This record gives sequence, C-alpha cells and structure tokens, in this order.
Amino acid sequence: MKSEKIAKLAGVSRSTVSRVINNYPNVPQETREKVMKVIEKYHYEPNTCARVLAGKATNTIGLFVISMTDQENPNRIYQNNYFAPFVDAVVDCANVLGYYVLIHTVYRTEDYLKVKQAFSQKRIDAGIMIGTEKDQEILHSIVEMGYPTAIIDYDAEEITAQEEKYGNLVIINSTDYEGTTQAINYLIQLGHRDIGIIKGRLNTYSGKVRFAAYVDALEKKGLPVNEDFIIEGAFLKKAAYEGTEKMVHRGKLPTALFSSNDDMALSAMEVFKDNGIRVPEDISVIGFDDVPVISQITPALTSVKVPVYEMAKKAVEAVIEMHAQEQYRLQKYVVRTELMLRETCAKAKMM
Amino acid sequence: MKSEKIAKLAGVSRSTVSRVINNYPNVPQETREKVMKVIEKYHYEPNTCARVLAGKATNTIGLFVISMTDQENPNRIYQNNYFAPFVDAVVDCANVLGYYVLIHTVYRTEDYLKVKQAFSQKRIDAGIMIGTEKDQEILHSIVEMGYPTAIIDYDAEEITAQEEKYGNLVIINSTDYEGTTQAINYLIQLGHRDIGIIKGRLNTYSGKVRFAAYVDALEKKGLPVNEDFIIEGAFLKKAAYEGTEKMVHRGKLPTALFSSNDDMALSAMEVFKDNGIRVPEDISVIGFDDVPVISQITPALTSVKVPVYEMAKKAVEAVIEMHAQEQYRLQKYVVRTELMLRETCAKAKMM
DNA sequence: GTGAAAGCGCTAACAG
DNA sequence: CTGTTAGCGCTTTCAC
Repeated sequence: MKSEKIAKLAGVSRSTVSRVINNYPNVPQETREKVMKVIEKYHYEPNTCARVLAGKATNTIGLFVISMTDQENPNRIYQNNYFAPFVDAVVDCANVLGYYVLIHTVYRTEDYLKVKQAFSQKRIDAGIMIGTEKDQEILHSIVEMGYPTAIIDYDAEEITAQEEKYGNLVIINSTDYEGTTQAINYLIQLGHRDIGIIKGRLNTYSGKVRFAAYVDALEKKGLPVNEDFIIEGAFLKKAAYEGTEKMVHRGKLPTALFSSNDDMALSAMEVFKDNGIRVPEDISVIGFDDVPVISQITPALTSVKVPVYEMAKKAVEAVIEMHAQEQYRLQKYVVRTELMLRETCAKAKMM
Repeated sequence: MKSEKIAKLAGVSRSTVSRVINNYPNVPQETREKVMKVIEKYHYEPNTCARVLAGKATNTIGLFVISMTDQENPNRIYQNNYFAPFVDAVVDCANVLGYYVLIHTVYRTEDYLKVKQAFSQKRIDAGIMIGTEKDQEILHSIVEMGYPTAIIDYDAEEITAQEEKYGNLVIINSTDYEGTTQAINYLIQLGHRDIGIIKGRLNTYSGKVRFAAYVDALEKKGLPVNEDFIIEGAFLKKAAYEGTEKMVHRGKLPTALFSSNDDMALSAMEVFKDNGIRVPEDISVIGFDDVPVISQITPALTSVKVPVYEMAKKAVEAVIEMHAQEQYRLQKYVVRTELMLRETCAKAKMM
C-alpha cells in the first residue's frame, strides 16, 4: 500500500495525500476527512525511508552506551546497575515524545564507527552518549559531525571555552561535587575523622569530580587524606572487592568509607561481612548513585542519589528540541543529587 | 557526500560504486581498490534510507518490551531484574552480527500500534517481543503482518496446530516445567512436605507453566496442595510482599516456599526477616530466573536459572536468518534451565 | 486548494 | 566488466 493508491482511491493526487499526512493547513476539512477515511480503512503507513529521503526526520534517536571495561562478561552492561535505569529512562522518554530509540553499545574503540555510521547513514536525528571516558579524539570527531548530541557525565569546562565549535552539544551532569561534599560532611558530623574512599575511574568525569570533592571536603575541615584509606575501585565490583580486601588484610581501617558508586560499596560490604566487620557498628559506608537494589538489602545502604530519570529526560528533550530548531547552541544542564539516609552510617565510636 | 560524487572522483559510474559497496563479485580488484580509496578518503557512508528504498535490508531489528503492569513507576522495566539482562543480551548479540536494535516499550494496549508501525513503516527487518501476555488478538495481528518475529515466553502449543499460518514466527522458551519440577523435588528430598508457592501472572506462559508444574510435582509425590500456602504474586514485588505478609499474619507457614520469580522471592524474604522468621532455618526459599543480585545477598538465594543470554541470542539469530531466507517456517526453541543451589534451602525440621 | 513534475540517494535490470 | 536507465515511495516547489 502506497500513497499513490490512497490518492487514487480517495480521488485526489499524491500531493494531497502527503498534505493530509503531514497535517498541512492548506487542505479543506472535507478533503482531509475523505483522505483520512481511506488511509484508515487500509491501515496505510507511509514508508519511513521514503519520507526521510524526501527530507523528513527519522523520528529516531540514537542511544550509545559506552562500556570499554569488563569486556569478557556477557551480561556486562545491565549488570552495571547504573546504565540499566538510564537506558530505560531514555527509551521511556523518547517513546512518550513519539520517537523510537536506536541502541548500540560500544565495547571497543572500533565500535565507535557504528555510532558515527548511525549518524552519517542518516538513521537517527540525534544521539545520546553515556559512559564516555576520555576518548577525547573520537568523541570530538563525533560531535564535529554536527548532529545534535547529548553526553551524560562529561567535563563541561573542557569545552566551554570553544563554545562556537560545539553548538550541537548538550552536556548533562549531576551535582557530583556537591553531593560528595554533603556525604563527607555528613560523616564528619557523625564524628568520623578517618574517612576512606573507593575511587572511580579518574578518566571519567564523575570519577574525577567525586574524588576531588572528597579530598577538598576533608582538607577544608583539616582532616587527613590517608593514602591507606584510598582504594582503587575503577567503578568495578571486582576491583573494589580486591582493594577493600587488601585494606582489611593490612589491618588498619578507617571508621567510615565513601564509595564512588553503589556497586563498589556493595563489594566492600561483602568483604566486611566476610571478615566479621560490622556495618555500621564498626565502619560506616556511603555509596553513590542510589540504584534500586541498595534499599532492599540489609543494612540498607546510605547513598547519594543521582537523578537518572531526570537526566535522561533532559537529554532526550534537549536533543529532540535542538533537531527541530534552526539554530543550535551549546547547552549545559546540571541536576541535583540528594543524600539518601539509610542504615549504613552511625556515629563514630570514641577511641 | 553521495555515491555520484564518489563515482565522479573515482572515474567510474554510480553502478560501479554500488557494486563495490555491496561487494559484488563482478568488479575487478583494480577498480574495486580505486573506488575504495575514494570512499575511504571521504569517509563516505551510503544513505541507509536510499538503500532500503531501493530494496536493501535495514539491518535493524526491533525489540519490543511489553510491560502492561506497573505503569506508574518511572523505573518500571529495568527495575524488573529479568528484562534488563534480556535487553542487554539482545542488543549485544544483534550488534555482533552488525545489526542495530530499535527499541520500544509497550505500557498500554495503544502502544502496540508503535510496534506495528515499526514493521509497516519498514524501519526494521525483524522483531523480537518479550513480556507478552495473553493479548492474543493483537499479538496475532502483528504476527500476521508476515515479518520475521520472535516471541519469548509464549505458549507454543496454542499455535502449533496452525503451523502454516505462523511461518514467520519463532517461539523461544526455557524448560520452565522441568525446572520447577526439579526445584520442588529438591525441596521434597530435603524432607519438606508443606511447600508453598508464590504464583506469577497466569495469563503469562511461564506463570502458568510454573504453577502447573508445582501442582503436578506435589501430586505426583502424594503431597497436599494447600490453598493457604498459595500466594498470588503476579510477578510483582509488591503483590508478593503483601501476599506473604498476609500468610505470615495468618500464622500458618509452609516449611518451604517456591517463588515463580526471584523478585518475589526477595519480597518474601523481606517479610520473613521483618517477622523474625529465619531463612533457611525456619523456612526454605527457592526463586526462579537467577537474576544477578540474588547471589550477592545474604543468604544467597537458591534459584532456577533461566538462560537469558542464550534465549536472546537464539531469538536474534533466528529472526535475522529468517529474514535472509527465502522460505519462512515456524520455529520453536527450548533452552535448558538449571537449579542453582545456594543458601536458602535446608533440611526440613522433624516435627 | 490542488495536481504535475522533479528530486531525495541508492540499487538493479538491461544493454553493450 | 561497466555504464545507462528506470524505479523505490514520498515531499515539495511551481503552476494553474
């Protein structure tokens, strides 16, 4: 079934059918209804490719999940508790606005070709990227293609200087610095002085910021940043587990531990449990992200909530709006984190 | 940049460029290289829509996640621990085969229109559906469109009779009946005689089968199916929580509980914990699906593993292969479940 | 208001 | 082996 047939059946020309489909104003109500009736009768759906080829939008946005670590694990991405809700949210928000989502994952540098192709082959109107690290060159080469692109968790400062070059870019972050500061200050208020951290990957914006905020918060209160209490976690469960284990075996523990994400906090708690170290009696723990699981475990993990849904929504809306616009402009959004108090923090014991 | 320009620059015609792009044999190595050089130099990518319009495949498969319950929750789908790994696996497998995945969720009956449109608008070569229930009519109307379609967790018997009508359908299930039987028998071996169940939604194939297998297994051993120990969970955490709570308040408990999925088992364990009922000392629990979280909690949940990755892989491969084929034929696949022994089951105490 | 005709970028007969 | 030509199904000037 094609528009020509509809035209014939309705006794009009293809142009008129097209006008009806696209809701153009210059067609009288009567004609419109006549055409619509035929369209509905035959469940006619215009061929997307033909429309796109003739200059219309694809009504599809690309979602690219970058996951360059953990390559061997089959369940890699959604195993990561952070990406899954994000993908969900993007699909959800896009669908509400009448858009499809074309999704592709990037495990290796070569896979970036696929995201470029999604743009250059005109499969999508705009794209959203999450999980990017400092793959500067490639990332820039994608942005330079000029299509509306949103990046989640990316250093805005770095490119803010060359605003005119990145008019098609949307950067979305959460208040990680403030969130971390709040978490550390909360621990300090509880009387903790030896506060450790499980670091994320530092070539990640959030990893970097969360660590910087941790250091700053301690220094501001005149507390020591003790190397022994800094665990390299790289945002990975396994690394966090091993790092924590090493610290435990070393025998000297902080009284509180801030983890750069929830997954790693969970790993640490596992180690503590295995070694008879009680949370929060012996050590307080705070995570980051506030993924769903952590409120269901015992003890429920105190965490800094990242408003994933809002970030996804903003990203979707921004790129879609940009695509509709004539004029692009660099946009930055920052959404608020929130400290979710639960059961893994307690007052520091007096020595 | 279009093929015509490449042709001009390479000193050939568009047809030859096309032949090179599509790897047709009838072009000498020399010409091929000459053209390729220009293509690479200009990073030329053929316009997908034009190719599709001219008869090529989209190299995109649709993934439709049906989730008609739990509409109010923003994090609905990936909150469900079962869908997330599945989506991941489908994207992963499709990507490996060079395909993009177009994803759309169905929360309401109206949303089914979008899945039909994805097909009729020629956005995808084939589709995969998960989370379907007995929306018979709509489902059939989709399959009747004639595009390669895979459905996960669907009653194969129901349509096996009319094989010729569903030549384009692929049905993929796991051995839920056997898996459940194995789980129940395991409990029986441990000495349990009062075995309860948290039911899934019965308009779901897996919900139905798991319940049937439970009843059969008990009856086969001459054990009672006690109404008091049957909890309506509908595959939902909340319903399972409330149902379990009601049973606990009623005061009479089975010594073992089989849950039709892990999420509900988790809810039940929460209730038990809140009421001072110990797992597995006071009650044994078995879940279904073997989602990642359950091995990380304490006590780690014994569960029947559903090989999600394999199922997704099979679905992707089957529909892609079908699309490439001339002749379609109804296909059914059943992949093996596996009982994962962990810490939530213990010998029944002698009364 | 509406139709005719050109064109979007590519593929695929058909000749040669 | 390769170029010419005719579509694929739709949108969009441009006349009428």
